[in-house]
Order: sequence, then C-alpha cells, then structure tokens
Amino acid sequence: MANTVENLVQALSDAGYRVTQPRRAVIDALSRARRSLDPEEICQRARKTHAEVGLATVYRTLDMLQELGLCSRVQIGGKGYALTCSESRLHYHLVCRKCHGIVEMEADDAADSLQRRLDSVGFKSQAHAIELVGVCDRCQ
Amino acid sequence: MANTVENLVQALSDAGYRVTQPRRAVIDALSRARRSLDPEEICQRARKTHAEVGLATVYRTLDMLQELGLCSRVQIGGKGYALTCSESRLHYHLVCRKCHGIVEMEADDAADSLQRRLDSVGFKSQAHAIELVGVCDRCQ
DNA sequence: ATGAATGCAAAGACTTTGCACTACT
DNA sequence: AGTAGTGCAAAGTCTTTGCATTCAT
Repeated sequence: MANTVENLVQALSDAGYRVTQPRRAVIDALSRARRSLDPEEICQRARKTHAEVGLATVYRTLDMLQELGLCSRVQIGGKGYALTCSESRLHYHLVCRKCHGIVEMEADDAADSLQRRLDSVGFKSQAHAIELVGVCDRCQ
Repeated sequence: MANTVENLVQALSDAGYRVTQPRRAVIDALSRARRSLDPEEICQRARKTHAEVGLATVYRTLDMLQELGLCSRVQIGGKGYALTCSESRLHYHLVCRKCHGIVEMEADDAADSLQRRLDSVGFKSQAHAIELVGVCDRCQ
C-alpha cells in the first residue's frame, strides 16, 4: 500500500487533526520530493501550492507527521532533513549525505526477521522505515 | 571485534589526527555511556576525565568520529544525540525516544543480506550501525 | 620547533513559542 | 459558532567559527 498524498491526508483526518490548506501543501511538497528536504525547502515548495505557509507551520506539521510515523527526520551534518515514506511497510531509506537523495529499499525477509527480533526485545519502533546515511552511487 | 576506548583512539591516530587529552576524554565519556548523550552531557562527563573540555571541542570531536564511522548522531525531538558503537560490524542500534537508552542488536544474516543489497545499488553506508528510534520495553 | 588542536566568547543557524487572526468542522 | 490551526516576529536553543594560546608529534 503506497502512501499517496490522499492517504496521508486521510491519516491526518483519522487522527483527529484538521485538514487545512497549509498542511495539505506541506504533505504535497514532501510527497513529490525525490530527496530529503530541510524545513526551509519544504516551506518554499509548499508555497507553490498554497501561497501563505509559514515556517512555523512546516515545523508543526512535520512533528505531527512524525508522531504518526508518516515521515521521518534525519540529521545530516547537524541539520535536520525530512522525508516521507512512499511505502507504509517497514523498509529502508538510503539517504545520500551529499545530494540528500533517497533510495527506498524493499524490506523482504531481512526486515521481516528484523521485525520479529524487535518484537522479541519488546522494542516499539515508531518508524516504518530505517534510515541509512551514506554516499550514493552517483556521488562517490 | 569490540570498539574499546583504545581502539577508537588508535583509529583516530591512524587517520592522522592527534590524540589529545580532550579527545580522549570525549571518547571515554561516549564509550562508557549506556544511552545516547547530547553534546552538553558529553562535555560534562568528559570533564571528569580532563577538567578543561570546551563544548566546541565536543562538537568538533563528534564530527571527526562520525566522519570515521565510529559514532553516530541521532535526532530525537529536534535535538542531536550521539552514541558510539561497541561493535564495529554492521548492526542495529535501538534508541529509545524517551530514556535515550541504547540496545544494540546483532546483525547476523539479516544485516548481511542488507549489506549485499547495499553493495548492489552502489550505496556506501558510512555507518556500521543502523539507528531505529522508538520506545523501549521499559518505557512503554 | 611548529602547526594542529583548544577554550572562550561571539556569531550564526535552527527551532519553538506567544498572540491576535483565520478557517476547518 | 466555536475552536483548532495559522503567520509573524520574537525568544530560545543548538552549533559553528575566529583567534590567541597550548600541546602533541
């Protein structure tokens, strides 16, 4: 099941949050992104959909999405970047330290056994994705 | 092969960096920690070993260690936390979002197949560990 | 000896918060 | 209508940087 914009918006609504223009715009910007974006970038892109989007709202929306496990924030060189998952099942995000590009990697049996082991130690992972930061093919 | 304090110091030296008292103190503090620490905490603990350690040096040392893949920085609630690996092979770090405690999880076949897949997409992971942030057994 | 590394303090960057106003439900 | 959500700007944190001095090689 893919996390389309509509699915994300629906999840927001289901969680009892209001579906507002700025939130829609932020989600839209995140979904389109092929790389992880910092809050400033998200704000700029969101403004193309809905002119008035404040940086504070971007931060607030990101917190909300992260709370729901719909996006994650990675730290690259001290700075915070955010990305959404296009898949809702447990999988890997490979984040390039240079270009911030994202490669999503299927979970298959490796992650399944990972999930079983997480259960066995009683650890509740709040994310459906695992971030690996490194250098991608093209940037080496 | 475990990453003892001496191994970490050696790695520093091998990489051409000088082995100074402050750096030793930071490494020592990180190694003893059973949970991820923020820079301020690292600084305070390091001062027990070597009285004069500036926060700036902590940041500089963390950058250095991360560069060498000897420590990683996780983002929890917008704040940056650091942790070292006690193992040098690819494995998982389970970081509790509440107590910041760390559970290290063996890699075994799951991570081995992960490594193979990383190779196949040409992605160079700079970390030997994968961070998973969630809520641990005791904090639920 | 000599240049890398340090501490301090100042500068800079990132994130959160307060408040009057707007707009979902 | 009523309240959650918003933008703005100010406040608060976290991180980096400049520079004279110290210290490892």
